Amino acid sequence: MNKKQLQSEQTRKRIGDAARHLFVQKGYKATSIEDITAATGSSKGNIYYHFKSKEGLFLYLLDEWDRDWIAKWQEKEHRYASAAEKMYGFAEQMVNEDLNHPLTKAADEFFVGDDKTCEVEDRLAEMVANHLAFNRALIQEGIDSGEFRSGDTAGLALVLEALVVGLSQISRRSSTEQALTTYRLAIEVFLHGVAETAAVSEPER
Amino acid sequence: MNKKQLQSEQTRKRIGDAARHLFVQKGYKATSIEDITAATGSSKGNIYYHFKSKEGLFLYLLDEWDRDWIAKWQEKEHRYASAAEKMYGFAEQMVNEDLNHPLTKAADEFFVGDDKTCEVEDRLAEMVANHLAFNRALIQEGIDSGEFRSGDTAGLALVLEALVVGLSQISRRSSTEQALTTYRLAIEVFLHGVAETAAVSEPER
DNA sequence: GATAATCCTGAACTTTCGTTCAGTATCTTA
DNA sequence: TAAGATACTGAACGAAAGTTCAGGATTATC
Repeated sequence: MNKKQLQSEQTRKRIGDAARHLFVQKGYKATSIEDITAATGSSKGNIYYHFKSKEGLFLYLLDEWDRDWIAKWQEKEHRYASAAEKMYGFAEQMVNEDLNHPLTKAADEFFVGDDKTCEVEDRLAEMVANHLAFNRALIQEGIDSGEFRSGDTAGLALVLEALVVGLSQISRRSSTEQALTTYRLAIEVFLHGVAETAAVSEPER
Repeated sequence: MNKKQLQSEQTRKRIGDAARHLFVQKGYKATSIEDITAATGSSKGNIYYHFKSKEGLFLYLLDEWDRDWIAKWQEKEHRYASAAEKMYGFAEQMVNEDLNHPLTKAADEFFVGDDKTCEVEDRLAEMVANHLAFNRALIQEGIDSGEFRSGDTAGLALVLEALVVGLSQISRRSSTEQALTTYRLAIEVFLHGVAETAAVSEPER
């Protein structure tokens, strides 16, 4: 790889990382291009050299983030023995990955905005669908294995989604440790809430 | 009351209602003054005749909303026999009142924004504190009455808050009936999750 | 080493949006 | 009914933010 190519890739990554962090922290609209330049040291023009537009940058991040997330998850999914354990693993990964599943605050705001392209709209709809399908699969697995009471799987997937979205929102201003504690407690409550028997196995710390 | 005064009050209410709805729907920044004029028929100038600024309008709505909410709640709180029933009532009121407790998406976004006044900052901090105290009291009541397992009350209050915030976020694009169903299911899961015994009373429909 | 390609800068342009204000219409009051 | 108060309009202003571009710096290619 060229020195140029390497440099290009590095700045691209530098901009991406800073932008993602800011988008998560402040939301889409509230994050300005100048905020990103301030966080990277790059100039405005440089951002537009590497990315088509602010919207393009956001979309790129969403794609990348989603792919990374899924990859990381699939890598360790098989290590969990039960659906309950998976949920704790799920929570842990969320806390470690920028306190979020892809598509939370910024994405939601982006979703409601009226200036989005068709391409963006389709991509977001697809991600939401994938997201809910992921939750459904996780819950269905628990039901099939007898860990969870059988019931409204789709509804429970929505509830889990709400919990995740809400947790990421209120944890935005707290430390990683604090967030992890709250996430664990939340999963604990959720598991008790859907458990087949009163007793649910606690996580190994 | 004068015809002028009546008219003034009506417009003020008309603007307030439209603005609150838009703020809930789109968030604070994404809602422009022109959006509000479009939704009310009033002119830009008229909004500034009745309200000091966009920030002032938002703050006014927050105050009003909070007061109304508390009043409505206190009015029917005594009708609920158990903590569990209170939670279902809580959910119902949230769905009916613009699908939200005061201080959700727009307020959260407002909270993170960097251009806020000290007055606003204080007011918001106060509301957040009240909000969590409300949750804590509700949960503590359940523990005291033996409905809920005793445990980390403050932590559970955070989890409940996350659930509420998340529910309002994902329900923003769904119908009232759909939202109510999801809210009820969520409360059901939460109640099972914190219940002392495996069996938790279902709500009367 | 010269030329071309790539990476990057920062000032300037454009659009959007909050805000103001001079002026008009409607109502109250005396 | 005349004068003043109140409610409202919409064009204009200014600040902020997204975007573009001419040109400079660095690296690759020959």
